[in-house]
Amino acid sequence: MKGTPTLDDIAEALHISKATVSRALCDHPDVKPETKQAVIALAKKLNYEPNRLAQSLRSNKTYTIGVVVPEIAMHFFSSTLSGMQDYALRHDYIIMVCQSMESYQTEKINVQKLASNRVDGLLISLSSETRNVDHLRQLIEKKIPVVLFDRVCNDLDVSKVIVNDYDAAFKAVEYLIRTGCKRIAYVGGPRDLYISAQREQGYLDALRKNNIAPSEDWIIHCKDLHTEPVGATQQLLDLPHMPDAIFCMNDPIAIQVMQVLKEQNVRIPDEISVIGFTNEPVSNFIEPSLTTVSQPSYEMGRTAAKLFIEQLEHPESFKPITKVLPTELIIRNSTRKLFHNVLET
Amino acid sequence: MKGTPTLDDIAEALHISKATVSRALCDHPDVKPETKQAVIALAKKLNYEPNRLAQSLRSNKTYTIGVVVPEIAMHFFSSTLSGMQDYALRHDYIIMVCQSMESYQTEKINVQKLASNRVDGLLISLSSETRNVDHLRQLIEKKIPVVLFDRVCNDLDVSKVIVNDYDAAFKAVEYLIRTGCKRIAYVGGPRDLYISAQREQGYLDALRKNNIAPSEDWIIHCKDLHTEPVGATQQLLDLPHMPDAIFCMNDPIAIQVMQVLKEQNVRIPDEISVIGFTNEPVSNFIEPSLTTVSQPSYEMGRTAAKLFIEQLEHPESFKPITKVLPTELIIRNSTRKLFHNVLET
DNA sequence: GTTTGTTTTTAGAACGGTGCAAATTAAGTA
DNA sequence: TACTTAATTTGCACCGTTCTAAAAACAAAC
Repeated sequence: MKGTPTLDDIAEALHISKATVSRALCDHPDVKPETKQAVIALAKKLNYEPNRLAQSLRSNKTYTIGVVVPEIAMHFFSSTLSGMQDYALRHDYIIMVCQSMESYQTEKINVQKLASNRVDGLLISLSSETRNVDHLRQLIEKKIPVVLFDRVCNDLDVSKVIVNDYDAAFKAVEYLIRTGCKRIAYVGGPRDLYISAQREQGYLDALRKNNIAPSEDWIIHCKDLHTEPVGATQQLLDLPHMPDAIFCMNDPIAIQVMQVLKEQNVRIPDEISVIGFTNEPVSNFIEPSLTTVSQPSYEMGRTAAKLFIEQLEHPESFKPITKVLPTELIIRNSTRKLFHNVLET
Repeated sequence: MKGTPTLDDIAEALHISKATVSRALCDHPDVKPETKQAVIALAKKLNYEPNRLAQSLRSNKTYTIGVVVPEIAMHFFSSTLSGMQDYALRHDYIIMVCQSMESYQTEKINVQKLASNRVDGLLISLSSETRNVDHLRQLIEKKIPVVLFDRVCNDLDVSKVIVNDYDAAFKAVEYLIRTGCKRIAYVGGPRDLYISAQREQGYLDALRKNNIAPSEDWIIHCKDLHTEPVGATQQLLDLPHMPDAIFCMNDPIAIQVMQVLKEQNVRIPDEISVIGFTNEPVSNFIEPSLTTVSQPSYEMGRTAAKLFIEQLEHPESFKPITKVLPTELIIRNSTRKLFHNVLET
């Protein structure tokens, strides 16, 4: 025998046709029990593995899910990947992972690469640069299911897994206000990154509801989430009237903000409160520990995979749905205590 | 036209054979320039994507790399994944990711799953439970390349990417000794996890070289790296003669150790120094910031992918090699200052 | 010993691409 | 014009499965 055994090898050895062998291995009823036994025995002996490629080519189904995330090494995303992987593997799917590195170009290449690998569909969280989603629309037109998670966009009629960013931001900012903060800044991502815009809107509405006039100076949009928040913080500190709180689009931004504040000996939270978003593990360990909005990242991944597989396996009953997972404000030490405020006011 | 366009669709539309179309798209010289142009134009117009499955079936090559890591959401591993992904994509490969969750059973299933998906080979970091590597040996016998990284084992003759765990541990522990620590404990993984054993050996030899007799009581092996270090720390604190330093197999363990010490109001580093391994981002943010050994995780991933692809594309000249990447002791605030020691001695 | 009805098995066509040998066309030369 | 050579193009087989339709094998009934 040569390399990996095939159906033909088994068929030849037993002097039967490969169709019968194929049937026997699928436990098809139209095969005589003795034949079936013989085939199964020989298959086991030869360590036969059906060739997924051939199966996929024939059936036009790969049991492979393409995943695109902005950055694998960001904890939030690696945690969603973990959730997807667990759910997928349990349902006999496997995932192919790409990272866009927050680049629209790279994202397009990733999607195209996954498409040419004939994944059964795509789970994607958009890059912060992505404004145009024609690359996804093309897939959808070819009936390839797409599920968006976290970094979604509104002009695609597909299933989505998100949290209520607006609401969570609103509550976080209201909390800041209740602790006595009045000049609250927002450090976010690019203006057209949907989650950033949503969180900003929640921020704005919380201010307005509490009769605080928002100021342009307090709002900073960072294109590069890894470096710009540093300058942004400095910019806020240099204002004639420094903010007394900074609401950050996510924890990595909050951490950069805190680093700058600490370097400049600005006391957190006495002079400036900081609040993040995501509840990455690090937010619990940083000093002072970071008040933040927890997002169920693992669960988001799992849910995205679940919606996807349901859509794939029951296309007839499919309707795009948007799952909104719960968030929770985790109060730690980067924000003033509530009772202080009660006493002060 | 029906679903995704194929070579035949293009051939039919242009009244030529699909062989010619195939050639034209590969830029084969034996095709008349005009024909080539026409084909390429139509392919672009139809948004034609060659079917990787069909190509793979024919060529017996998938341009897919299977990756198994213990846990996707551990920063060290997600960072190696990122390195692999970048290198792989640039060389036209794509990665399939699985996580073993530190379970030998799951690891075996993952490997088998990836094999049946006909990956061109495997990059793997072993689970902490894995003692037997027959599942990998089977692949190697089938001439499927395997590259080990970080969590390697010695009885496989394949390429490996590691750091010098022994050496790095030795230096870390010597540093502790130079800062005046004398009763140094080690909190590690399972006894037969190779990296843990190596680090333990470096720890032991550093003690001996400095005339400190190691004690059984100071060495604790955790099976479950996520929960057991908590009890381990307590156990160390309960010793009649408490240690004055704890060397941890990795940063996640160190962080758990620190949490317990802080809860018990043990001052770090005055009463107990703590030192970690890996240099995860969190180690810089925790209070006090963690002294640790930096490991180039992204680079390890990249290198593993590089060795793998080289092996795959030049099998004739292949010899298994072990790349040892450099580490660095990052001195922060969870260990005593060196000059204290100089003054004290 | 036909006939009918079930089982059980089989050849052969897909799936979409690539490579080979052969065939066709075009161009160049005597 | 006929003949060689080079440039293009074309069927067709193959990769390993699965599925369909048809054939073969077998048993039971007349």
